[in-house]
Amino acid sequence: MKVTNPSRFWLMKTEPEVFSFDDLMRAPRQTTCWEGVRNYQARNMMRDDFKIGDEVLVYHSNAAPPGVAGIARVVREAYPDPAAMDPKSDYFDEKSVAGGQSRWVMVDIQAVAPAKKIVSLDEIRKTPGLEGMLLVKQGQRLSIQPVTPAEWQIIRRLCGLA
DNA sequence: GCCAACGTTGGC
DNA sequence: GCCAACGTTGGC
Repeated sequence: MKVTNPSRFWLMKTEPEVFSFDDLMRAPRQTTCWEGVRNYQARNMMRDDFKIGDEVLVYHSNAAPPGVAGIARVVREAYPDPAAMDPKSDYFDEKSVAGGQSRWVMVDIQAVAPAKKIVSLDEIRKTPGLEGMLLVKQGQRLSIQPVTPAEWQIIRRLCGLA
């Protein structure tokens, strides 16, 4: 049987008050659509670069402490985010409606494993090898970021998932 | 809740 | 296409 390695690694931010890694663990098939991305750079990465099998660090922002809460994988590649067309959604986008279709896409991700303990932003800052992460660069607010294989291995270990 | 650092919008 | 005003993000 052919084994395919994940081709790419990503980090995706979420506010745990809105959707946490625990919520993902409790979801049917531990899978969710990642709705609500409303930034072009982030959208383009999902649309062009996210492939089935890619692995994702799920990061809790606006949390105490902020940090990586678990690992997931991409199980469905980009498709239109219908929330953009729904006036009742928090993620409604008037311009998508004007254009007749959603300008935004989402992917589906499935939980792989929760971190044994949250890998805090503070810990990430202090860990050699992670100083290049976009996350620790000043003012970097992108909600979706690429992660290098080396960074992935380090964070995975910090998660207690070596 | 503050506010710095961004991204987006829209007038010109 | 410039850029000021405005909105958002997200750590603290």
